[in-house]
Amino acid sequence: MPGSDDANAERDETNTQATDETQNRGHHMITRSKSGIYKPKGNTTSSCEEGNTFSFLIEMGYEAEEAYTAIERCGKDTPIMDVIEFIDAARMRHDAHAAPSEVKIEKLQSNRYKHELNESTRFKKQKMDKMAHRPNKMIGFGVPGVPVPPMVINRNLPHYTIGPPYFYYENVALTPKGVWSTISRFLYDIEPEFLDSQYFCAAQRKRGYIHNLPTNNRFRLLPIPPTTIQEAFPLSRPWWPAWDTRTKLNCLVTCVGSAPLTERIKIAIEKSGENEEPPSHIKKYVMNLCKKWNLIWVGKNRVAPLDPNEMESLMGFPENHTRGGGIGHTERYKLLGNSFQVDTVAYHLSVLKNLFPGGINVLSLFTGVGGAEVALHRLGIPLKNVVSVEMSKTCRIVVQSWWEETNQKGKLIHVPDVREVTEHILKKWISEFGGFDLVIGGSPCNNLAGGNRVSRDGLEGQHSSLFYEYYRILQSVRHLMRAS
DNA sequence: TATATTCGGATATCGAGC
DNA sequence: GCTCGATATCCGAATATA
Repeated sequence: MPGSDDANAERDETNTQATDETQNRGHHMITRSKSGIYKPKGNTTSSCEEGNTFSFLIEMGYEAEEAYTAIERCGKDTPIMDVIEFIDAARMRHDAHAAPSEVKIEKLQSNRYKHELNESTRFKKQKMDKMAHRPNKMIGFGVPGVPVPPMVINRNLPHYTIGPPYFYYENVALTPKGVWSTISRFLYDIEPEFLDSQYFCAAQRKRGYIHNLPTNNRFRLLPIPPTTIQEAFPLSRPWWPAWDTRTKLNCLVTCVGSAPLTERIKIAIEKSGENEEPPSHIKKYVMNLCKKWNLIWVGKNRVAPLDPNEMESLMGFPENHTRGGGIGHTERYKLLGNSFQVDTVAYHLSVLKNLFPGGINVLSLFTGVGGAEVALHRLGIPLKNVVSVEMSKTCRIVVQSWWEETNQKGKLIHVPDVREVTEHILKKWISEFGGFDLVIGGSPCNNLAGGNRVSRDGLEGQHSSLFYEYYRILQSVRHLMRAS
């Protein structure tokens, strides 16, 4: 099924509906009263404070049966926002197995949302776009050594997202317009933390993170890795020309420069003669290529792409993390280019150390080569149970090897397909482990990344639409844990 | 307006191994 | 001669900032 046209068509259809539902839900025709109960904005006749949740849901366009079931299962005193979340999650689960017909989508749209296409909708959207605006310097909610205004750190999370289960979602910062607004709208209107890994290592990596973690008393992993190219590659210093003024590498990606390319650069420089500084047009030509392909100087007039070991080191992984096990060069580049920068993510996750001194249970979605697991381990947070969802067999081998080599005492469960993570199996895990403490993952960025010339088609793209699977699973975990 | 950056994908080619 | 993996080269645009 993975990759098949039918599967994709089905997922696309599901996602279309999901987007509409949540975007519209995101308008919040509901406000929070002083008692913490939600009620519809400008319509006092269906206040939930009066115990009229059922009528309100019907008015919102929910079907009687699902409204009734949801109230039964959530409890009569549950705030209406939580009931709506419950229903949405149920729909997502249902849709994951059976795509709704177009007729049903039309029905939902016409009944439930027709009254929401108004001024407040547009206002809300504008506000969201503004909220997801990326700042000039991507320092997130603070980086070590850079003072940040307290108002940035003391953010206001929606009350229903405070506390466990903690979640952490990551993707590229520079997406097509509107993508982060949509992601944020799904993930409870939480403001993304846009942060560049250049504050943690010698390479840039502009990423957005949406999470409900506390942000005070964060700390860095030790030892602090080199933060400039020159510190990271001391052997290259003698060969580094004065006219290459880079101190940080650009984003480490999955594609690397070729050997013939580096040879062309060498020839171009040497054309200008022995011991002569090249003319400006040659310097510009060379610098463009060096920046584009992240080349470093490794000899006289000789540049080279990073090797996989160097990439591993820059990304914060242990030496030889992706080496062996029959994994080729090209594949290592691909795996590492798609990974977390460990020091950066660990900085965010560091607040979990005091919260879970006995260790944590992790649901790791799109695990890759285990950036999150490595970060938690290096922070000294014991991994009690880790469910790792990752379709690449190579990645699973890497994570399994790391798990064994670091003598983990906990339990690691591999799940190859995200669609296997059903409510049923989640319920089983939650009951077995006592719940998940952290749901973490970065969904595929293929269709969001700037380097993609073929299929940069946004959040609904073939791969990047897996974001909705992250959302579906997170929703299920939140509701199941609340129910248990 | 000019410049810089970007967790990429499709295709052809090459060579090792069979 | 075939398969298969590795390699090389081609392919611009969206976005932001100066």
